[in-house]
Amino acid sequence: MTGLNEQSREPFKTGGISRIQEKNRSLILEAALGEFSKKGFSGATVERIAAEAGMSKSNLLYYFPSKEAIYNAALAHILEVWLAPLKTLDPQGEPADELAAYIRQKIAMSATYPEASRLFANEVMQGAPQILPILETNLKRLVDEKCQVIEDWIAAGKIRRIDPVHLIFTIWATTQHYADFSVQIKALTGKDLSDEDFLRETEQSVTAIVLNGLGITWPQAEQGAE
Amino acid sequence: MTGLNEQSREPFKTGGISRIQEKNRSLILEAALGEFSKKGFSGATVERIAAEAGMSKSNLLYYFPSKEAIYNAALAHILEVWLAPLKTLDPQGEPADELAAYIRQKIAMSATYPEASRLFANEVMQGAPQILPILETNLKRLVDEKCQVIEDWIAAGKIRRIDPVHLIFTIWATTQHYADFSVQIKALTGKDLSDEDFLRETEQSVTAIVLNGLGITWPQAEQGAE
DNA sequence: TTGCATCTTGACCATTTGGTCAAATCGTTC
DNA sequence: GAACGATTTGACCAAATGGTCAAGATGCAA
Repeated sequence: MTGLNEQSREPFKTGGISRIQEKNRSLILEAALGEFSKKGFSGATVERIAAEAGMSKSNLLYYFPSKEAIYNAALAHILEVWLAPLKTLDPQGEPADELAAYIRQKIAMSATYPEASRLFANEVMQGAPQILPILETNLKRLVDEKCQVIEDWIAAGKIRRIDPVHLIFTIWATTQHYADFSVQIKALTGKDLSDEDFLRETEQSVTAIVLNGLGITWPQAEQGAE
Repeated sequence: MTGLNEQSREPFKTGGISRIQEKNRSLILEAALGEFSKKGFSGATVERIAAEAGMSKSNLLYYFPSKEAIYNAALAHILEVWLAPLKTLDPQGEPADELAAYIRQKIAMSATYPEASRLFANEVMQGAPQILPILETNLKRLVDEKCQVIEDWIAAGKIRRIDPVHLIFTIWATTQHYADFSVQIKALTGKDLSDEDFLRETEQSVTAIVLNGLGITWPQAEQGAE
């Protein structure tokens, strides 16, 4: 279990990355995301990832020195995009708009990148062996910052008093749930976020609960139109 | 991947289960819960489970015919208790009381049996290979029934109009999140549900959002007292 | 105590799997 | 097209692991 930041720099001595390198890395990372999110770290096999990426196991190991390195690379690859939405929460904006937009983005992420959500969930559930340091530094810094934004909204009387961190957890939990537990959701409703109507429905419901939960007069936009 | 319901009936030909059988089964299931929830199905090893249970691998395999059988038994063992709280949702009760009680129970479950939550989450995230049939039958029946209860509350004007199934998902997501992502929560807040104050705080926050989200006049009981 | 079923274990096996390596092929530059 | 580095692969290895088996230990009833 080495650090997350180390990348394989073996194959290219010169500064540039050949086109074939870039393509294969990308193929590998995509295949790795699929496999790791589906089977977990231990359940995934290097051979299957290689097959999925359309190359031999040996060749894959030419690009990444170990299974763990592939895993870390896949994780790092999704992490930034996965945590990006929170950064857009604007202190200047209206809480209703900002939070609704944040929820919408998070649900869109769950719909578009369910595998990323599951990979992340898997990692954290196993104790975050690879990304714990990042959670404790980068993510904590970001969350602290946004908690302050929420605090300010509370102080300004714009939303009901609540512990900001629990609000963030609630939004994370509800939105990611639809990706992580999509099988269960499909078993119970017959649909999941890949269904457009269900996506809108989910967006409506989650947004309604959270915003009303915060005492925000929530216009429930375009509800009449649909 | 055989069915979930089959249990190892090898060791005892006679109807009764010896005391030692009962004890060892229990030890094994407890150890299995710990290992499977920590490492996932593939990551867990029979030998470690056996060691944790204080016996040899061979002996463990005397009680359960295979790793998968242990997994299924552990899963079946927690499933009932895990889904029990929803059953207590009483159509006769007041929504505020009933939902608050349900949320409290679910959070208590997350605090008391976080491993069960993670085991369940893991199973579902991997596509519920073992319990999908149960989700589609037993759980669906239960959820449908409780959705009707919520519908009735809506029809009676007791809570805001919302799709009941999303309300249930929201409660599941928020409450289980504190068990499944406890490492992340600890990284961000320094605490988790094992901390009594944090437990109360979580209960308050989640209940407040959900109940207010449903437009329920929520007394916020004993908030002044604490 | 004896006898038998239950329980326990170490030795062993077959398979899976992460990773190595030398050889072969491909691509590019001169 | 020669040379050389980049890319690709099959053969192979060592460790881990799920599971079997025969033999031994233990508990219990008569």
